[in-house]
Amino acid sequence: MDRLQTRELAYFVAVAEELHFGRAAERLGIAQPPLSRAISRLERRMGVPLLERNSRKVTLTPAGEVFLTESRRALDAVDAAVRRAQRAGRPASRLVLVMKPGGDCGLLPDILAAYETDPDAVPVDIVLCSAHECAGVIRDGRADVGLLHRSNTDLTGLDIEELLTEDQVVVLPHSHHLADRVSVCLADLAGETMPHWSADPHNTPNRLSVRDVGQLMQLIALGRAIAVVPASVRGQLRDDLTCVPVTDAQPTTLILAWPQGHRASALAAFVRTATTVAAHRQQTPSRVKRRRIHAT
Amino acid sequence: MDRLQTRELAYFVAVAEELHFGRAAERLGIAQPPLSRAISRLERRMGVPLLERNSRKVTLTPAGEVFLTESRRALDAVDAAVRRAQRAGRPASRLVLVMKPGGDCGLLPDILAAYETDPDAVPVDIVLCSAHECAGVIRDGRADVGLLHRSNTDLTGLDIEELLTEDQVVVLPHSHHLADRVSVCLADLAGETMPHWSADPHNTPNRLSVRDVGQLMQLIALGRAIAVVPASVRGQLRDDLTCVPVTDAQPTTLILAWPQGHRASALAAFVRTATTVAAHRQQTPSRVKRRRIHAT
DNA sequence: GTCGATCCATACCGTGAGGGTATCGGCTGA
DNA sequence: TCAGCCGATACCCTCACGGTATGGATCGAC
Repeated sequence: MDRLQTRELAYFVAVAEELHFGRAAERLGIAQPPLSRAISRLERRMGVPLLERNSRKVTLTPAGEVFLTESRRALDAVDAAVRRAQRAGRPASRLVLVMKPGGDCGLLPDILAAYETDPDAVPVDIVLCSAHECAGVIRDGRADVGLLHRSNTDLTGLDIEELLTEDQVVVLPHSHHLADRVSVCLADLAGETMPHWSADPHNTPNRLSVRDVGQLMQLIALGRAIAVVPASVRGQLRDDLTCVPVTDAQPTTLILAWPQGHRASALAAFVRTATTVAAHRQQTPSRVKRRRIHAT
Repeated sequence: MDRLQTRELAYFVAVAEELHFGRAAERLGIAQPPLSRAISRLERRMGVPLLERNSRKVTLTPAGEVFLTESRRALDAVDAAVRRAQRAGRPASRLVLVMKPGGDCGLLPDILAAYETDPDAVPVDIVLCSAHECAGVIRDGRADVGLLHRSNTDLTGLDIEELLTEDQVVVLPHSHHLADRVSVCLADLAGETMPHWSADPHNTPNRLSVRDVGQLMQLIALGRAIAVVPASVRGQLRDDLTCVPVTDAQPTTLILAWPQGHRASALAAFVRTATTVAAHRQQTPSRVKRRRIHAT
């Protein structure tokens, strides 16, 4: 069997995600019949059924599940090949950093300032996206390095360096009955609603899913939800919100991640600088905390 | 720009490896003109020159170098997607283990014996290939797990577990002036010729490159070369060769490697078994050594 | 039970991407 | 200077892929 074309992988991913040939075809910008044929041919060529379908429902077979995750990774690798080669070809080298808004624990300004003085430094572009997208953005070459939190992130294909570990706090409206406590434990929060992050931006919004930090904070301010977040978000808090340490919540680790095996000098210098800055911050009280202490 | 097709990647890899359009076309089974066109179109689409060519010589640009390694990885990922899905689809699950001949430090029989008793065990197929190919065979899905030595192996995309570390010995013909020494140090070996492993099987053989252990041992027996290898090869030595411990050579580590993020139960059981067996072996004298001690 | 809606599969057709042959043009070494 | 090598170009042809029309199966409404 000769090698699959990326088109076939993309077609399969679309169908596997939509579980609906019509919608998948629309998303791909082609008609439904060619898509049906392409998937059939794909299954025939692979010798394995990937989808169970009757005229009412499409579901993934076990092989299909595996093929979906593997196909996504393969497509990322193809995109990454192009992007990284283009980057290497353009003389004006830049470093693209991805993070979710507010996801730097207040560390980024210091890192950038220190990095600029490094002889290997290049200009840094910052790309913002939601937390669960960051790893993919690094994998497919849209970014060179990312600041992200270890929890719940698939780090396969990435090299990482731990930057700092911080405790978690719960964000509450001032009116909340726990708002004046010095600390709380997770048991105190039982029964509170915690929104989920909605993966799909064109998902229909509902009261329990949020797309960004702004939405989350709005919900909390309205008393509809609370959230447990790393302590460093204190510094970005709206006036109508407060936060209280959660004593028994698992501390979160901020990490720096980049494509596995990549050792470009500009990247290496950035990693070096970031770990140094983070180590220094970990030892001394953070600037955010100090500011707050002085202010109160 | 829409996504590259794998055909274009494969074409580029062929040209980049051959550095000759005619030979690359022959290897790909197409004529030379379509290949020239495909590469031109690829460069136009990517907006980056990948190859410098005049009518006498083809060379890679920096972007081309990057694109070559990235393309190989992407093609591996595509192949892996197919192979792993096919494996998941076939009911008769098997575990494919790759290693170089003699590369198991004598550990494999015990591992296989112990593994068979595991409730999650499946039949194990063993694939042999040269040391530098093993990692690729795992990456592109031809094998599920590999036994390999850490030195000089690119482990990106793989999860690993250390099995055991062993000292190195130098293999010598009996006639060698160091053959009767109890031990030697690297300085004693200065000036000796050590063959290189030839990556390309259809490379023209020369007196300094070998393709397999048999060739290597033959060269040593003829007094044309010596080699520093892990101590466990003692057990596989020809009668006309002997080995002497090298006191100051970096010990080598035997590792188990598998595709990053893969957690199939049969694989997990194998990893568990192998580490247990290796830990046990590390503590007690190895069977190979014991046998030799009893024999002398 | 019937009818209509939904949705995937099949039949058939047209177009263009990709492959083949012939040839050009530039470079090089004898 | 000439012959030979090698990549690029010109031109043609074929079939893979996409489009439209339609079939056939399933399910819900009444």
